Amino acid sequence: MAITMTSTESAGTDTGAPGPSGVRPTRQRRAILGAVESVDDFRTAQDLHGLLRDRGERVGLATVYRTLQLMADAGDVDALRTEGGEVAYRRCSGSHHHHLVCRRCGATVEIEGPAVERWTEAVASEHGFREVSHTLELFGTCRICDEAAG
Amino acid sequence: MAITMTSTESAGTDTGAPGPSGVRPTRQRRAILGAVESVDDFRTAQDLHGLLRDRGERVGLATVYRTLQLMADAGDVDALRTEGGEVAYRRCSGSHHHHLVCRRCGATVEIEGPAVERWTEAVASEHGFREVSHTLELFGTCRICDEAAG
DNA sequence: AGCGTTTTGACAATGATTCTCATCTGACCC
DNA sequence: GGGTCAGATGAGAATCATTGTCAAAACGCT
Repeated sequence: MAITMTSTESAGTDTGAPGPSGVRPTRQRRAILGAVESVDDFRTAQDLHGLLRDRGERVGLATVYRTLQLMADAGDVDALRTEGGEVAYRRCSGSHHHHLVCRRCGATVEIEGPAVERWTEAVASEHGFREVSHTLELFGTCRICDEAAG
Repeated sequence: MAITMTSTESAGTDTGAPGPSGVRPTRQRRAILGAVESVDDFRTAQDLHGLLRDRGERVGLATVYRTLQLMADAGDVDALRTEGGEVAYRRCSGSHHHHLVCRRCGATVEIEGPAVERWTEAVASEHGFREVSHTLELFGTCRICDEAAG
């Protein structure tokens, strides 16, 4: 759902009551987190699922999807949509940032642009828009892939 | 391996010839173009297909998809991916620009940011990336929708 | 151990987009 | 007008990522 990593409105927080937090660190979740942290590039849920399988960690595909979404909503990982339309995840630093991604190997560089952030804010309010989120990603070919496959 | 996908531009070999209009103006294509130009907001291929059907213009869904892609590749229309992941199209001005889109009604404002363009260029080359493309879209709630639905 | 809640996972279901391929069109030529 | 042929169309199947279903399993707690 929320592809953008900005505003994340809690969808089904109908509990309301100060009940139990209810987030359990299960074997699967630890495995998925481990998988995400073991690579430095953006990977799709399917990729990570395959990676886990190869490692011998048995985790259902649906669980991988669910968990990655949860982690993304919680801000524990970054999510972005590739040029092909798939959602890819990556461990990320806490602060707000964007990415320069190699469309061939997925190599990623985190980038920040305070000026851009300010600009989007200004443009949005200037036109009376609220609850604005923005997507800004750069896709290119990294030097290595460029030389390798000219 | 999913970050890549290099779009579907390879399919259409494009005449490349300097001859007349690259696209053959068929009844269907004219209808689709007409549909796109009849609305000012971003609409998905499915939306436009439905719109054509309602108008009584019979055009196959596959044709709508194909044509919109052709027009997008030719730069005749803008294409962007919505927060939901679908591709939406809209007639556009010729120059390079971005959009501020209402996530509720689709109302769109074309925006330009020369500074941002320069920034992306600089960041990309600074990291040795080539053939860099960028996506930059703002999604929010326009004033009208905001007041209408609180 | 017992219990209520959260998770999981195998598999079905979605839904947008693409592919297949037989048939139809449009543009051009004689 | 009739012939030709590459490009275009469309109905439906095929893809494919992602989500939904729901009974069984795992937790956390007492």
